[in-house]
Amino acid sequence: MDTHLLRTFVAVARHGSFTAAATELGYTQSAVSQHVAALETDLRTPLLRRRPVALTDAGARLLEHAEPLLLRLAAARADVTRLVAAPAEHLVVGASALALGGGLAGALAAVRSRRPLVSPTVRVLERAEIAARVADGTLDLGLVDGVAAPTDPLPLPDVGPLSAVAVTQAPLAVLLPPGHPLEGRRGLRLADLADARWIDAPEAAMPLDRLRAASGSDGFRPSLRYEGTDVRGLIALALAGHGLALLPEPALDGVAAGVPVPRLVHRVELLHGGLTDGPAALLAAALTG
Amino acid sequence: MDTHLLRTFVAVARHGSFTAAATELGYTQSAVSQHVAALETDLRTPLLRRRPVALTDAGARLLEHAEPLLLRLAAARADVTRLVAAPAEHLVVGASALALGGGLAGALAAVRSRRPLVSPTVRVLERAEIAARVADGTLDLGLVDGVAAPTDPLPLPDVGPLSAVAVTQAPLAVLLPPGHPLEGRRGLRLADLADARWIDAPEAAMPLDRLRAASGSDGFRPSLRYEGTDVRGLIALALAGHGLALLPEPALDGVAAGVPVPRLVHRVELLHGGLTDGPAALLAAALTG
DNA sequence: ATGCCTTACGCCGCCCGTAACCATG
DNA sequence: CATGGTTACGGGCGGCGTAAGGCAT
Repeated sequence: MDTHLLRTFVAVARHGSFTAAATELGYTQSAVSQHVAALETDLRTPLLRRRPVALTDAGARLLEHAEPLLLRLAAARADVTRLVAAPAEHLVVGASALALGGGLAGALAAVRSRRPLVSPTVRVLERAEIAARVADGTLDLGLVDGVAAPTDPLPLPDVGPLSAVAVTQAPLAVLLPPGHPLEGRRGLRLADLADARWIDAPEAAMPLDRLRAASGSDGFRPSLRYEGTDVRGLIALALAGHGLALLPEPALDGVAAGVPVPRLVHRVELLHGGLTDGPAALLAAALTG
Repeated sequence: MDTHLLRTFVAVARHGSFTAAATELGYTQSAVSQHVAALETDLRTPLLRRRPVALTDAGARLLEHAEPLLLRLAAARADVTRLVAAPAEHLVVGASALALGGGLAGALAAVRSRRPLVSPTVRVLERAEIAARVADGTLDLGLVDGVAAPTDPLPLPDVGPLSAVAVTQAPLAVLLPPGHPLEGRRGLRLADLADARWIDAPEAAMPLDRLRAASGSDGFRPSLRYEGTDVRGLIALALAGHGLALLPEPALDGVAAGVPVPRLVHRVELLHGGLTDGPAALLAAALTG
């Protein structure tokens, strides 16, 4: 079970094609075939069905292990490298869409006024990707948002030793279309809304599976899916009655009115893998005060 | 960063010697030297100081990543194998010393009366080792004990996806020498004993660092260390006044009297990595039934 | 008939062992 | 001077590519 074989296996599983995996990895199709065969011989079980290419049960199980393993391998390299290398003069920050605005704009000013000059990169990513990219060093810093109980930390995927520190915490609000029966209520318990129609907007609002986890209910069925990070588009859809959406209150400030949700907050955390001196540390200090 | 190189590096770090690592792995000293050199070139930093062999900072950091990585690699293999292979007709159970007695003896009877005949192996191990060995398939089942709040799960090292299920829960008691000022008290808060003299008996009693974690105090300094799993020996030392010890109440039944500790329990959990039919499932059912 | 994965086969390069070398206690 | 890690070098073998083979759509 060499890591090269695992890497190839993961690529094949992702692409559903030996050929595509080969081109991605810079191998020939033949080599990929041999890699998979080697793994299958080693584990004494077929991992993929061919034509069409699909995972067997064993393959699916292996994939569950292989992806985090490869991520951790990259994280290990990045961690050691960070420890040794001089702090980079560049700065790449990854953030989920709703984690922006938590003072990032202001904090970046502190970095940009620094000498020698750095021009930071801000990259908007899916929440799930951020921790992984901070761990493997693709990002210097990450800003993730999520819903949690007031002082609880966010639940983060386990991708190795990362430090997380709170940046902001804001109330959450449910966005209701005008004329909705619950309009004007002072507060709404999330569980009461489990059976309502929701917009599934995992990037632009709170993901529905997180609402299920936070409320302990298994409702929150999506009536429409919104793929994108633009909050204004989502607000338009919600106001047009396509479904409810849960947003941090500041995000709909001045645009629409929402009904606050008690006992839960929108939380933004800063993720990093050990700060040394350099632009990253500067930005982190500016963000966390 | 091939896994072979990491394995060699870990062996060298553990042994503090290239030669010893080589013999363990069945390599020549030269190969080991080349492995380490390859890693160091790859990461562009020295990992070990030679003569005497000791970890550099970067090496120590790498080791923190490498050991869990290799463990998870073994766990992945074991997991896939478990899924595919017919359930073994053998059964190896690992248990920490104080996790024995939680009905294991009785439950084993159910297994031994089964046809075809299996003769199970019970192996007493350190707590930390058990989860790792269940994950990598060395053990079919693990029984770990620890101290926790009444219904909380035990804190387990993260070695991949394992299932844990409670087996028993028992009160905890502090073992006091006769004539101790607190003798005869109805109940003792752990924090009040942080400054007492304790026996550090990580295998035969609750480890002191766990007491610190559970009580939030940083006391519990050891006055004597007891290496071994024999509880009677520990009890003798405690009664002779060498220090206090925290034990599950059943463990000192009939031998000595202890003062109960409220708000904490001794908990035993069964660890497994997905049960199929076979002796392991039988034993698990008998234990948790 | 045509993709697409598999198998056969040869070559290149990597990796390990032998052996000489060197540093340190 | 001895113990133990490093370096030099050669040989074996594993892994990759080329190309031919098979199989399902």
